Amino acid sequence: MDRASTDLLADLTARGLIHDTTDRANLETRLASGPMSLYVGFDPTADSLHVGHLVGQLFLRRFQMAGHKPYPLAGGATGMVGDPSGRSDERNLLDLDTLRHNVSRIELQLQRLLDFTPGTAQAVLVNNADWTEPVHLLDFLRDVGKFVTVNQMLAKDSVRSRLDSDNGLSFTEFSYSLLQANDFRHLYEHHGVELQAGGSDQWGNIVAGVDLIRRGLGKSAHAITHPLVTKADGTKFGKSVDGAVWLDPDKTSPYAFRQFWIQVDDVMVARYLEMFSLRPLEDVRATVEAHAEAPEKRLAQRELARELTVMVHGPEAADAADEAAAVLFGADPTQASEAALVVVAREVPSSAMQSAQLDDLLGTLVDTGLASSKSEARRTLQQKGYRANGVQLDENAQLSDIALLHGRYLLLRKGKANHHLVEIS
RNA sequence: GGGUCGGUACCCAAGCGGCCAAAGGGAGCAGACUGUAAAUCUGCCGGCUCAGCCUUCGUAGGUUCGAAUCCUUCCCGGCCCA
Repeated sequence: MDRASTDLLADLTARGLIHDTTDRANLETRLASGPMSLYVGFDPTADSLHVGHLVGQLFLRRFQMAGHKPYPLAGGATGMVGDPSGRSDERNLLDLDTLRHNVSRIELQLQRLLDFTPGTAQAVLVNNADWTEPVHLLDFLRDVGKFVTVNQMLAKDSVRSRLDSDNGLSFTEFSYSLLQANDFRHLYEHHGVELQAGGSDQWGNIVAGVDLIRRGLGKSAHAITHPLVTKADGTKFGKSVDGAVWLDPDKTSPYAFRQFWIQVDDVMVARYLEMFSLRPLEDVRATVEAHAEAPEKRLAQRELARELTVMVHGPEAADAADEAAAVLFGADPTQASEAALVVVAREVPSSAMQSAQLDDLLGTLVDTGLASSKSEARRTLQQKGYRANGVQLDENAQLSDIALLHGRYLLLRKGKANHHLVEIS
């Protein structure tokens, strides 16, 4: 276990997961001396975490695999205030019901990727509302505020950029880092948590906690941040055409989640594998090399998608997503099993129709949403953009001429990746 | 309140009496090529009962054989003056 701990920082470094740490030698020594506790906070700004949060969650997981004790934290209290970090304008406060609901959803997700079975490295889920709500204002000002100077707070990038902007910064958001600092102190005092991790945008908030622990308790704590995940073209990571890629299967289906990773650019796939995969770095590097040999096989993307889909949604959902993709992107849908088509029906837009409706080809294409107007349907037909059960359609095509899959399915496809499954009755 | 410039299709933007469903660029869609990638090239990119017809150029009227283009009303935006 000591060996694992010693290697941990080296492994994280090799994976490009370390942006900044407090005194590195110190941290290394501490890690080598035995298991420690660490925490990462997640604010309930939505009713689900998204792929951008995975790096933080996996940070906890990596430490746990090395024998350390992770404390995933749901920001029931900090979520009420709003973190100004990385934002150019003031957040809208969420109402309490929404917040409570969000916390409960996020707590479920925080329990997915970590090991909660009893043991020295057992994960512990905490919520900062539990120790923040009971605190009285005057106590807070005396016990926390007194250890922090406004001068320091004003020096933070996140604060300064807002002061320079037209949008200003409310006192509420200004105080955010005090709450987070107090979290770290609380966890240090009551749970022996010595390390806080987070994204590089959290550095200021994290070291505020380190400072508070030193000034208030006379103890020394550690901080570590990971780089924020970026995309090759500079656009925000974690957004697909349909919006954010959520971890909640009701918000982003396991199939859509899988596809998000499958469609990662070649230039970024090695980086993402290093950052997200829990497999040993040598294995990851071997995959990347094999990928470079034959990039058209998308080996790296497939490994990445498989591992993360299994991790987040479980092996059954990952199998079903694989199968659906095989039907949709495989050469010949007529070979698909009926079970696979049932999966597909859940994953792509689908509808039920009478066989007579198929006589109206243009109408069907509009009804299924594969064309926004009959004109567009006609144009796309002229451009050979539609297939039905794998057969290319033209303007004179009759859908009724096409053999249904398993006697009742018609799989329509526009272009490469737009599908609609019609069940005929 | 006065003056002035402007409001064109998803976005930017040309057009300034007929050849205008409206140049060009971007975005988007399809095809070729591919690898469910990137790049490139080609086509499309208001609607329909599609060799034709209908509805669009802030709004409502008007002039004209004919208007996105000229005149007037009103609405909205920029700038200057008060």
